[in-house]
Amino acid sequence: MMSLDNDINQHFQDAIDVIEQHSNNSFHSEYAYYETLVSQQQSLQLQRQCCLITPPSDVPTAVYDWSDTAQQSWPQVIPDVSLGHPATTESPNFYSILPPQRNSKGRKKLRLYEYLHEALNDPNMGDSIQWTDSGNGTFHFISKNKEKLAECWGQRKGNRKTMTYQKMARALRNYSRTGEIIKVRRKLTYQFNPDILHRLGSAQVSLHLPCHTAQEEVRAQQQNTSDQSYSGSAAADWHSWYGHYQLQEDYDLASSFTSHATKL
DNA sequence: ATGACGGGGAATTAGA
DNA sequence: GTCTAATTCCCCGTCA
Repeated sequence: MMSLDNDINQHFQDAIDVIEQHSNNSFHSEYAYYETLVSQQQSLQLQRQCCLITPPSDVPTAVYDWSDTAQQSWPQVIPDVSLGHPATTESPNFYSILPPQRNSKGRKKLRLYEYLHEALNDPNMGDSIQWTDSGNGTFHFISKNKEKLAECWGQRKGNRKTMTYQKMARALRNYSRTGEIIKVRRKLTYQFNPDILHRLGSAQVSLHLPCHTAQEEVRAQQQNTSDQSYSGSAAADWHSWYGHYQLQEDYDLASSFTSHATKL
């Protein structure tokens, strides 16, 4: 156990060293973050897992072993969604290691859409899931490897049984009730609620991690036209974006999102 | 006809 | 115990 703590401390020290080296960028609350990590390190479990969010390309992997941290309770390394943590939008390099969102009772569970967003910004998951248009939050699963992504999600959650795409898609369809993610009328394609997308900080990520080709960009724009997909500023166009929903309750839901977004 | 995908109801599980 | 979110199972419809 002592050696475990020593290893962890070494990882933290290395990470801090790198942050200092990159101090030209004014990261928000980086100190607070590491303070949080240190306070939580007792719960770290050093195991490897197949599907890990890889480090940003410009942060040396040797400095911070993401494989190790991934086995701690994952919410410790997911973005703070509800609080709209500034670092999520202003320091994409550290997007994946933000302090956990917490409620009064402790850690927050990892949400599927958070995991998908992480995967979308992980170059190593590009063979499973990709941005169709990161600007408006549309993404699609790669048919060949979508099951792999689902399995990773299931392992991340520690499910009893193997997660399949079918089951994961069922969870995604539940998001269309809440509006967090909706299905786009295109094969294996979904779209983030712009408010969620904004809070996940994807706008910044997309600037640094373009995952789609120019050809895909053109196709996505064509798709946007045909699908009446969301395009433009988040809250302002939310009503029109949601216009294809026929049920009044869905529209009311969209309205609540809009009003919520405008308060932020 | 077939397989892949999409959709949803309903029961269950798990965490907070 | 309750609530929320996710999981699991199952069935059906659509489309290429």
